[in-house]
Amino acid sequence: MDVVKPLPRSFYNRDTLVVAQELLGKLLIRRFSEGCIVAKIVEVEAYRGRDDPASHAYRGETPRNLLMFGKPGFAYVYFIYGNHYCLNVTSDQEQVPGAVLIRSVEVIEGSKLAYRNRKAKSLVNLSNGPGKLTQALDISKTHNGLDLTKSGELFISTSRTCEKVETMITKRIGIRAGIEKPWRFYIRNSAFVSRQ
DNA sequence: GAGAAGATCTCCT
DNA sequence: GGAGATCTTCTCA
Repeated sequence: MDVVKPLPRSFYNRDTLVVAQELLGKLLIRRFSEGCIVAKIVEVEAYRGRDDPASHAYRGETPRNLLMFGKPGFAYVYFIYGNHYCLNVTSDQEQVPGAVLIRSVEVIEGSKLAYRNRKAKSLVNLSNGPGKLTQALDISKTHNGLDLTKSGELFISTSRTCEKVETMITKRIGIRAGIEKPWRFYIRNSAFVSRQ
């Protein structure tokens, strides 16, 4: 696992829609003292700024969404519905709000650790949803603002398999505004996608 | 300071 | 398929 390097800042410093699509198939690495969990990103959604009424950044800068306006390549974690955390990655250049919501992942290594964090009936059920994957990977508010270009306890790396992913593009899920924008991307035929 | 809404999940019917 | 859980954040007075 030592050969795995985080994606550079330049990867995130692009249009949010491009970053979102290219994150598919990449590996999310979560390190613990006992070992690490490696999970493939299979489903994401893009959120932008002024042109996106579903985005937290739509109404302008607030203490909560400050990270979306800052440098790309940082974790933006927020609490929702009184129960769940959602993991986002900030994107686009500084002062241009943008973030990619990671909706579901496929745990490839370290499933024992993931099951310890989250009791689930199957591997699919372990991480096929925004709230589920943050539970399985033990991601919470403490990771808000974490630099994902540093090789720390949480970062994203390129896939070692270099497999080609077939991307499906659909409308986003679970939102009321901006539903017409086709900014949800997932890997075709993946059983780990929250909704086909 | 109060009220309302929310990028979800699980349980129950 | 529907509703409850539960709490942070924002808006408005």
